[in-house]
Amino acid sequence: MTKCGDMTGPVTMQSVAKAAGVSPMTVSNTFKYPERVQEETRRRVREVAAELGYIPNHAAGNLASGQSRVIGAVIPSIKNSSFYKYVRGMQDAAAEDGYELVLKLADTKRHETAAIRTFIGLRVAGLTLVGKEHEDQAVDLLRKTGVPVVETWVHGDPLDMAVGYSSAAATRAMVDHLVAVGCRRIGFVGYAGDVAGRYTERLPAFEQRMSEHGLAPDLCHLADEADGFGAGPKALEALCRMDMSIDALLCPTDIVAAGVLFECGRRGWKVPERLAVAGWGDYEIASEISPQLTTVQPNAYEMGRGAIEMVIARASGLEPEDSVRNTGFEVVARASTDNAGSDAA
Amino acid sequence: MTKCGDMTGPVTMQSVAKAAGVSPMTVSNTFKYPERVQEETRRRVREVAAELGYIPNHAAGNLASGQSRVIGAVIPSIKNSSFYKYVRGMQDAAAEDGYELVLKLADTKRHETAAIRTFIGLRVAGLTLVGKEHEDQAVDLLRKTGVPVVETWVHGDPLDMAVGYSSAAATRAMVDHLVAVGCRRIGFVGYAGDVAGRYTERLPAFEQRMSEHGLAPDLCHLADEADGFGAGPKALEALCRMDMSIDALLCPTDIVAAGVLFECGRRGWKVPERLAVAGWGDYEIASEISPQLTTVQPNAYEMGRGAIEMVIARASGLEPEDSVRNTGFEVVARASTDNAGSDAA
DNA sequence: TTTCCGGGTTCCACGGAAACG
DNA sequence: CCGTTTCCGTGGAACCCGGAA
Repeated sequence: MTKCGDMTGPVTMQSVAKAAGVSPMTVSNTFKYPERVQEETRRRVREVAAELGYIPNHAAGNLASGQSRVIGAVIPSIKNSSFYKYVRGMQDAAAEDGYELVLKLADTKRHETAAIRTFIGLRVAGLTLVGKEHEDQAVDLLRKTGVPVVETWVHGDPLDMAVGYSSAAATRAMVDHLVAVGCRRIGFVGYAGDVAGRYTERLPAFEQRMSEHGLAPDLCHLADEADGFGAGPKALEALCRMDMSIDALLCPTDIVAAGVLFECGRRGWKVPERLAVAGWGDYEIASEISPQLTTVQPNAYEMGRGAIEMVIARASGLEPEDSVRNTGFEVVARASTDNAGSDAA
Repeated sequence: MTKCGDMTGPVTMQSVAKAAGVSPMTVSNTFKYPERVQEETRRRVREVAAELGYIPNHAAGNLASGQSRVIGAVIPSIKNSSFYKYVRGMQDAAAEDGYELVLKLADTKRHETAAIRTFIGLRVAGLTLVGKEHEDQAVDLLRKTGVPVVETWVHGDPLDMAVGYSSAAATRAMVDHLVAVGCRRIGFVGYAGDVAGRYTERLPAFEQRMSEHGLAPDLCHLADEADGFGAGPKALEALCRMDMSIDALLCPTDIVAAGVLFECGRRGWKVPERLAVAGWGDYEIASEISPQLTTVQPNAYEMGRGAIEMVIARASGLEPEDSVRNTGFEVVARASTDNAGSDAA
């Protein structure tokens, strides 16, 4: 503060050492192994470091030790709140073990590969991905470098490790719920531009379960992920053109479901009497919109925590006993499907 | 693929060089200055590098060159879509100039400081922050290290550089709009837990402009940012307790405004006849909800682009001629305020 | 192509102080 | 009492990988 620090160039360990009247080694120890340095010395070094605004150069440390306290997370989107709790979980778990979480957005698989490249270039301690579908190139890279990597929001068959829940099981549970409340002509909305492959299991699961209930799984529509809310009206229109007697809609996200609710409002359709609507993800809007949305609650916070715990375990050298972790899900029944078929059945 | 690569240890420039039968320098040049290397050699090096899964060690490069191609962005939240376009703009601008954008979430000022610390530790080329309020410690650090830093979503008075729009001007424009459509008892909703300081300018601007219109700026309520949609109903209730004749509501975000619309639906209030509602941010929901929301559109994409352009300009050594850039805003008038006072006035 | 260098870490050597025979 | 061992805080040298000359 007193004198212009710009003249001295970048603040390095050496400069701190000189200013504190100790050797560079002592500065290093002060930060990395405080117990090795006498309290008085340590205090002085810390003080000088703070005054100079010294921050250890992570790049140099990484290079010298071959270790890193940074974990990279690749996220498909921040367009809606779907990943909010997930990221919170990752942040919290990382912070507890003294790791840093940095994010990169990747809305296509090509960008995902680029993000993985960047993180590996940074020599992060490990990374988390969303979904199980990746470019061959990315898989190859991950295999060859051997970075700890966790695939999230999926269950089973991991590249390295995985944490999440079964979308197929959740789809079946949701079909069961809709059938239980009296729906028969149930429509399915999926995503066409399937960025992360988190949706691919759902359609087959839907078709199978519908058949097991003796119902026809013919009302299916693929929406465009980029449409957001707008996908709802489009899907509803497409499915109505197939069969006006449709009485329920299973949507890929709460956003699409909300779009459907808005459209029902415009059409004057009562929900759930005319059409039961189910979402997915338990976003905040699900419990705020009228009527409240029935949805799949995926335990995103726990998933995020689990992912980071697994990465750290592997980065620390100890093999985590479970390379696949199931964080489960829950069908949250709300007004949008409540007794849907009560007067129609 | 053919043989187990784990035996060879980490893949380095040397190992690639040896495998390709060239010197390490040639490998370096192949990636950094491809034109300096003959095509045939370059091709072979690239091939070997790909086969070995070699990725240049950014830490080493950073250390050797003192430069970085990574820019850090601190984002307050991904709870809703407010920063989606902003981040897209940053990503696109960074990619165009061969930079990488990495994100860190910081929902409090303390976390913001920690994030800044991490990024400086990584020796990023520069960083972007949201808002103009930071901990003293953070300001001190930024000053001392001299990293290029852009404050965004604000206008004027920067630490180093700034890009955004004037919330005060937008507030005045929105008040003018509400008055123009016939509203007189206009309520204001702000945020109490003001994380990034992006909201502080609004209340004074509201009070002043209302007075200039000869209207009483007495209907003000501070909501909790953590409440999301739920803040809408709470705010409406609080303001109605002050004065039931309230005829318009200016909300801090489209989320809060949507919450108000949901509540109006529950109360059977017509929007905008009984209550005109204005949001802020032009989130996707604003144009999807019924009625569509009047809102402030902040040119977030351009703001993101501008931020990165400024960071890169400074990181490249050339002083950007404008250290403060105004990306403006627009009041988007939609049904939620359309002719609000037409039958009431 | 060679050489050196960047900033920090690992490993080990050094030297003073206290404890012991 | 003095020499020796032990302990512990500190400092020195080699090295991590890639870039510049």
